[in-house]
Amino acid sequence: MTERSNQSVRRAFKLVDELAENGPRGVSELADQLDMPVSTVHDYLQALIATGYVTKDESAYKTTTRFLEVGHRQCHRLEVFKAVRDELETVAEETGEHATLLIEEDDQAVIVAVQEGPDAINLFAYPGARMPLHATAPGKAMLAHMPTERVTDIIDRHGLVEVTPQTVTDPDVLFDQLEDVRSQGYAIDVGERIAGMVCIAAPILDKNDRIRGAICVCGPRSRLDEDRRSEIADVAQRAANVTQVNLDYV
Amino acid sequence: MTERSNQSVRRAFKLVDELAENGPRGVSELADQLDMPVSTVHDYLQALIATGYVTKDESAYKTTTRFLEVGHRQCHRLEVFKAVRDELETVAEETGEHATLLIEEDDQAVIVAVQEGPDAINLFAYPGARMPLHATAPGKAMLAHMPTERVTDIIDRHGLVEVTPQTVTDPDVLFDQLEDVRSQGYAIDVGERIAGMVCIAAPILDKNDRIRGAICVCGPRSRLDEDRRSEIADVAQRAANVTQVNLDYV
DNA sequence: AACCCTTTCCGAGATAACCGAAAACTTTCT
DNA sequence: AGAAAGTTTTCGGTTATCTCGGAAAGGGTT
Repeated sequence: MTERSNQSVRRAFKLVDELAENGPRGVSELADQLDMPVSTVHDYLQALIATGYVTKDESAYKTTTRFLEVGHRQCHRLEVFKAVRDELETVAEETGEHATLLIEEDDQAVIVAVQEGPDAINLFAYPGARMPLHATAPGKAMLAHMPTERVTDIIDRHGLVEVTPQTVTDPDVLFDQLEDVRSQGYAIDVGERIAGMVCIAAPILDKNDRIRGAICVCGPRSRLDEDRRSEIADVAQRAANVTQVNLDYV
Repeated sequence: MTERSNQSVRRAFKLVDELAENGPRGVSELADQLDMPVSTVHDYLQALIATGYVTKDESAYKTTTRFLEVGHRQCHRLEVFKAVRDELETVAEETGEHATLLIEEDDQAVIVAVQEGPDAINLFAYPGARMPLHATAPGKAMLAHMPTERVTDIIDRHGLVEVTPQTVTDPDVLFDQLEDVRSQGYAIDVGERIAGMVCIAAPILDKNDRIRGAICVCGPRSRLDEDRRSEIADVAQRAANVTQVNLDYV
């Protein structure tokens, strides 16, 4: 690495990633996985325990609830998060589908709140789930309200990765769609991130017209025909507007 | 340092703690707060950014949603968490108070799920909130089902810290109470952690009688008279039993 | 434009991180 | 039970790498 960045920190978090990803494990298994000497892994785990972010449960090391706490703290500092609170529930009830709140972070769309409709949990929609901006309705809702320069920057840096065969990969098509989003007030994606899944999202702007997040409703294509879609779009937009108003009070 | 643990790791997480605690900040402010050279703090922040757990928002560094993700992942690996899912909501509805799920971690009680009753959010009950075992109903519910040796160990290590004037600080009294918990099936605390707050908690055991967590209901003392308390205890115990059954299926 | 403040870059020197090797524990098998 | 295989933990020397002063670059204000 030509980068000038603390190796210990990178390694420590690689360990955390591994623990978070594949669950609690022992020293030697971790060492195998990460291709590091056992003793070194052990040293790191001790250090991590000292921080309180990792603990040792009888026979395996695992992450602690501190991550939950930090994540939660961060959410509650997010103004949109507080502003959207009740609305998300309303949206889920009115539409009967999953309703989520997303924000942009490091050029990606991230789910920060999930409200489930009456149906089962969606494996793809959990707090912290990250996705490319161009491949989802909420992402496009947010892109549509960023300065064009910012959008081209993002495309330059990450490209328009094809997540499913439906993903928009042509910049021109994307820019057209963003124009549509601005005129009709909401974004839609049909299986562009997850095959068979339709998402409809409304942008949340603050009083300076800066994009702050998006409210997203998604469900299986089979259940969302044309009529339903525009109905859902209305609900989402209304919720976004209310949130917008709340934002100014917070 | 007599401790044999990676300094970089400790410092990195101290930075994270600071960011989580006091919100986004700039390099020099962080350096002040933690009494470290600016350049060093800068180095760490760069390293943290490389890991994806910290990001830089125009003028300040802040934690990312990765913490949320890791925390969430961990919860979903917890069997109790999955087993309690719907029950918590039922409890909150039936009692009209806050219902929470707690587990034991590193000799403390930690909230991992919160279901709010119709009333406002409780500042003390958020996911990740930690508290001493002896000073809360859920803590006592869990202590009551640990081996006595374990309990004395915990007392030795941490003592019976007085959180409020009501907190039990005498080991004998505590052991008596734990006996009560075992015989009546639920634990109660009256302002022992937060003045004016009453908590009622039922333990969740698995088929091997190992303690896995506790369901807790709490509300202001004024609202919870004797009758309500035993009523709530029933609801909590029933939910704990259902959870227990679910546990065996998961 | 000059000032101050904050952030970023850089390099040399000292520290503390890294890993091999062996000891202490566990678990499994005969 | 006793041995064997596996896993975790301890320890110390070396040397890679982290640390931090100082300088440069950026940003905002008077």
